[in-house]
Amino acid sequence: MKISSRFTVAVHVLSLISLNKNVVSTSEWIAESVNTNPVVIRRVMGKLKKAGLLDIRRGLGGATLQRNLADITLLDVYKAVEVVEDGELFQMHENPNPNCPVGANIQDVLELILFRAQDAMEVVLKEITMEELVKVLSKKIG
Amino acid sequence: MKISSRFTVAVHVLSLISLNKNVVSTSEWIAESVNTNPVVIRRVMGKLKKAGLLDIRRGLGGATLQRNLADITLLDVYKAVEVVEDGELFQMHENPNPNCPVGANIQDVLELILFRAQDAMEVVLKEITMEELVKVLSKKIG
DNA sequence: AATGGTTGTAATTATAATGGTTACATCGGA
DNA sequence: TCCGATGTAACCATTATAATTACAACCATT
Repeated sequence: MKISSRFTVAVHVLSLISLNKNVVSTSEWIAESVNTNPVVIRRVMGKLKKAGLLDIRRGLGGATLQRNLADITLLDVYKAVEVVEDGELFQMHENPNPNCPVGANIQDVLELILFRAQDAMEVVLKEITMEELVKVLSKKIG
Repeated sequence: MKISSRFTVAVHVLSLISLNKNVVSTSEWIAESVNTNPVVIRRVMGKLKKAGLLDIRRGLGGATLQRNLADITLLDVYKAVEVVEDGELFQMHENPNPNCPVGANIQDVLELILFRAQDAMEVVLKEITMEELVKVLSKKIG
């Protein structure tokens, strides 16, 4: 199982908006770059808006960044699109046998360790801002 | 989306087998502790066997560890049950528009960063052996 | 050999998430 | 008022998971 593409799509959306401040960033326009349906983009943008990352205009259309790129980490984006519900990356097998010593205790032991693993991943995402990412992207575009 | 419970089930299975060397660890017996169907256990054990972690006897039944617990890391188990195919935790959105500068370059930039995040998680799993886990588990059981 | 119990696996089902799509009400400037 | 964009609901196809039934293959024991 992979982490939903909503996350990478969201990063794509934010990058586009920041690099094209002259163009009106409508869902249709963005969808063309991502190569998907405008509704998919609107759903992702809706979550970014809810998280306070985007401002979206209804009548005129288009979205603008609500925060400075330097103040948006990849973890913010990751959390915004709710790609992993309630922060639990690993699925525990529910209801192990409480009468078995192992079944009764394995969950607690695993939780500790798996949270550490999950956290290590999130730390990396937290250390990278959209500003850095867009800088690398810009350099690549030339 | 969460990472399949196959992983936590596999850890449960290995813990059980190591802590109950006197009992014959059949799929049915293990399934009772995990609280699932024996076939689910057999499928997981099949992958552990394929990865060289388990020995499984067909006639008499039961499984035994093929490696010392100290030589089995959680990453070994994670990889064995193929919970994340071909090592790609994050799903990229496929076929971004190559005519858009952002669409044409975002994939490469993201790949680098997301691999780092994935790797950080796997490093944590690699640092923990089944021996340590079982030790903590044993202490908890008392 | 025949047997009994176990593994290996195919097939089926229910459930859930995803991503795409159509449709349409809602909203806001011009 | 009107036009164009957003916000959602509804629906669908696809995919992965987990559970389950069924049964062939296998092997120590009798």
